[in-house]
Amino acid sequence: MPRLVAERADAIPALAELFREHGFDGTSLALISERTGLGRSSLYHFFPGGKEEMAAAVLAEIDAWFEQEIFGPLRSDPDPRQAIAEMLSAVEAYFQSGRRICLVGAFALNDARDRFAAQIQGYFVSWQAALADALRRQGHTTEAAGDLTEAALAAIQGGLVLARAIDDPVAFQRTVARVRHGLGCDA
Amino acid sequence: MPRLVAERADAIPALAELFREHGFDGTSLALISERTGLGRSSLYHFFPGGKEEMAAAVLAEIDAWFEQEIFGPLRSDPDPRQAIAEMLSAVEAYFQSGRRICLVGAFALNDARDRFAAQIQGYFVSWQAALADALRRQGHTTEAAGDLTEAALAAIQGGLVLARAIDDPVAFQRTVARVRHGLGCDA
DNA sequence: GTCTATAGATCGATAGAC
DNA sequence: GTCTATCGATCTATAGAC
Repeated sequence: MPRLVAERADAIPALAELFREHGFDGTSLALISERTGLGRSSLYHFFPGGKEEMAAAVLAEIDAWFEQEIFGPLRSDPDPRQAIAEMLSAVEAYFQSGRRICLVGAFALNDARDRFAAQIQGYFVSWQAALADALRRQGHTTEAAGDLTEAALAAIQGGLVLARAIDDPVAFQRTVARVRHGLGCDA
Repeated sequence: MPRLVAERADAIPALAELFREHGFDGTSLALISERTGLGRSSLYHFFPGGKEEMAAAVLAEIDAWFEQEIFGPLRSDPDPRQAIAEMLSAVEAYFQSGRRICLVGAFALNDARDRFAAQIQGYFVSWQAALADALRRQGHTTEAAGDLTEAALAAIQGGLVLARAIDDPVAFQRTVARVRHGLGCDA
């Protein structure tokens, strides 16, 4: 049986969870070493750029996941309405029905934003463009599609903030349901 | 001319801005000392509990401001619709049209949440209760008021995240406009 | 590649002079 | 009340043995 973390990619999920729990500044190498089971030297072997490279790798992994599972289908699915419905299901599952925060959104609010500005902006711009594209193909005007998109993304992010703040994941689930309704996917 | 920071309360705005910019973990005492012009000893004289007491004082100050300017009017204004309209104007001004983040929301996403859970939850619960109350007095059912309230708070928080993420404060302004429309205050 | 040990800087917090 | 000096702990990152 291979050991828990055999290569760089195996460490990413653990790193992601750590950054989610403690933020960038709050995640120390001691904590990382403990959680991954990797010594400092191994960590610096996999991530020569240190903690900053670890966080960048996590953001890249998140972006790749959303691109594969959400952005891509939104842009290319012949049935845009179904792609949007699946987006919302995937989002609800990804954020564990409100018990898990959005790392990109959390980074956007801290000074981590300055460090990872390009990746944070890229994530939201991609999501925005993909969803607006699907809405246009569904029949909305460019203007309406942009408006609905912005409202949906803000609601999702805000729903996560709210759920976490009042310690009630159901607030996020209700928020997703409202978005589903607002995008016309609950009929 | 008195010096910049003569008493405890004078330090709060500077502290608030620091925590907003760098988060709880990212705000070091060196930074605080530099920005407030207070030596370490003075800081510990005003805040014996150290950094944690500073952040708690900032959160209390924020809560007091919202209670005074927003929650109170929402609960007691004889014209609930006007109170809601004024809430949105005050919110837009407070968050500097999207250039300033919500410290409470940012804390909710980090591990600062565990430290300040009660204050964070209190802030959102008060806002929620006050806005729902105004909406009920405006004629909505309890259920509808709760739903509209949750949607509004999530949109505001998400609008701040989005504006910061894509570096476009106008996204927040559009979000507030949508909330204003959703709450029926733009007629 | 992975370990232990530790460098060098910075952390939050405190002591004591004034 | 505010200063300087400094504590012990912890931080990120590196060195060197294996």
